Amino acid sequence: MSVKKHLISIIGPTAIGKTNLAIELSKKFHAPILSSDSRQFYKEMCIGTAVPSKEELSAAPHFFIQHKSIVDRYSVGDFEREAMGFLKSHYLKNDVAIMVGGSGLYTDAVCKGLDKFPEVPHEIRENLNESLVNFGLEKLSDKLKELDPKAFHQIAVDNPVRVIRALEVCLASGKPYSSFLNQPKKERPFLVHTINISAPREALYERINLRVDLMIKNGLEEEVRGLFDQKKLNALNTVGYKELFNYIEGKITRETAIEEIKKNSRRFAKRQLTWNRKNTEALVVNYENALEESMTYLNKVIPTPQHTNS
RNA sequence: GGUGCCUUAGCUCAGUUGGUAGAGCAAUGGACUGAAAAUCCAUGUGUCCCUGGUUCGAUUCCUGGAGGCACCA
Repeated sequence: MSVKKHLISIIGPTAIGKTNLAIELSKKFHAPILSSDSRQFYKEMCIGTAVPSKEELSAAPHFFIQHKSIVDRYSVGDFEREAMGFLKSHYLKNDVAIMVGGSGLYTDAVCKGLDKFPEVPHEIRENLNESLVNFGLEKLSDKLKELDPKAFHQIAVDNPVRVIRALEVCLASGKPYSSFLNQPKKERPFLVHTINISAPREALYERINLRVDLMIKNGLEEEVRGLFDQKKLNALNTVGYKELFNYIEGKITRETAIEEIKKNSRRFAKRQLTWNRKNTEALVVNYENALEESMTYLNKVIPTPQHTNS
């Protein structure tokens, strides 16, 4: 009989306390923590992405944190492959792992799997981005209508990123983008137990504001100044960085930049909430009582005695 | 205390020659398959400060009051 493997997936909006819960659960289950946070991958970004502190990192084994550089090209597909590789070897000797992160797409990539897409040479996307600037979105969506009418009707054609993605797959593969979707569902060799941390909107926004003030106090501006020359990189198109770039360029005041960071963090949190709301299988726990509520649930679904002490 | 101006959406304000109102920002809902902290879509009923009057009808005009601002004492 095969022993069941478990992945505890912690989700929730930014600043709600995911890192803390992950570390507590890591201690209980002696399980490693995988980050599924699309900005904490980058070693150059620390303060603005709220990576776990030195103390937090040493309190539990962390993976997929600051293992990439902002100059690397890193995609959800890469992450899915790497994370699955990690889990495969981890589960050889262990039963439980923890994943935590604010990027819903990245979390889902591991929990559910993405369809397999062909590799797209980077020049194709560069060319499409140039076309967008030179000829406008309408030209591109016309092209998509021609190459993949199905995708044209399915995706939001007023969203340049979605249109370009669909087009680049068409151009690279010679087949419609939509033909790669809805492949047979991937089997995962583990059970996923999702915990969704939740808080009243007001409390969440209060926490966001406090965190932003703390980041500023901890020297976010210096970190951003050090990255100014690389501000064109995708990884730096990030809340906390883009606003301070504008301040450094003299477009807005420092005070305005800080307000903008708070506002954009709120909007980001809202998008996360929208994404997470779709996950109806998740256990929703209150942010003030997250560990207790999680353990009550996890003790039922993860029956092994592996976590008896400490 | 006197005079003048102001009071309309969470905020800043516009407007209705009298027929119960609309912008910007904020906010809210949604989408999302290798850019995802990205990108994109949608959403505006609010005692028009209170009171009485004129009027078929007042947020709009008039009386009185309250609060704010400015100037004069």
